[in-house]
Amino acid sequence: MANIYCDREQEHALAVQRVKEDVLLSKDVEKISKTFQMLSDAGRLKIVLALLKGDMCVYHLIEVCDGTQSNVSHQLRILKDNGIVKSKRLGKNVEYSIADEHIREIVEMGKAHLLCMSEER
Amino acid sequence: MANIYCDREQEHALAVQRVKEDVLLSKDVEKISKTFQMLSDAGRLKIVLALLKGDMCVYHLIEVCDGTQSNVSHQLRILKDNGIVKSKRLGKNVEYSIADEHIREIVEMGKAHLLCMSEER
DNA sequence: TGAAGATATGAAAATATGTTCATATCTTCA
DNA sequence: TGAAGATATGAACATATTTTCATATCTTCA
Repeated sequence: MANIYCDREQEHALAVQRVKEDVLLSKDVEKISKTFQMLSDAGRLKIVLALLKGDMCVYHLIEVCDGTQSNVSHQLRILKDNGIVKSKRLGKNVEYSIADEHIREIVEMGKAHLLCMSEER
Repeated sequence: MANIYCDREQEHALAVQRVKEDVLLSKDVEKISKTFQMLSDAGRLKIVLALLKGDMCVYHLIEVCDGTQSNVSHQLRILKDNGIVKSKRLGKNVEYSIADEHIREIVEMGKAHLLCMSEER
């Protein structure tokens, strides 16, 4: 039976089938994309990169990430609301830390992808 | 010497030092965040998830991802411009594929993080 | 060649996100 | 208790992103 589409329709159809057999719930796709969205802002990513080196308080993050108090605080809230970091009050300070070790691996892969891209030029 | 900050200042200071010893160039942080940004839109993530099952043409993606032709096309362009996918003309069709296998691992980690999050509730 | 299929593109409209400024809250300590 | 330090929050503003609509381009085939 002649292929009315392209000459790799066979393989493509298999891929399409695999997609249909293993659909993620739309809700889940949205949750996963949300996780990536958390790392998609350079300011937030800096915060996450810093916390991956160890727990620290907000004023450390302000210093290290070179942001304003307000902005860092807003971003920390977003990161917390989305399960990327968690916080703990220590006296008058608040210590933040990474909520889940998968974040480390995700970020590492992001770095690896960057290296890979640079090599190609 | 008493700690004028919080009672974990020692550890925090070490973390801060590690950050300072291993700063990523701002430009690199931006590039990495850009990669995550590519996966931060549910529509684009669906496309990537589909292509991870195998190469396919645009019309397959439109079907599988349940998007409009224009929208899918725009998103494919963004993904391509940012090194996530690559394309190849096959007659009147255009076949898209994942540009770099790191993307697979990044997405897998995103899924793993989702599972981890759901368990906690 | 020209009609139809397949994909891409530009620009406007609709939304979402990030930043800033002012102010509020919480905690400690004199 | 109240002043000062540390962090959080609300709202307005500035930007960026996504979606849509109309149209253009590229390819094949009669």
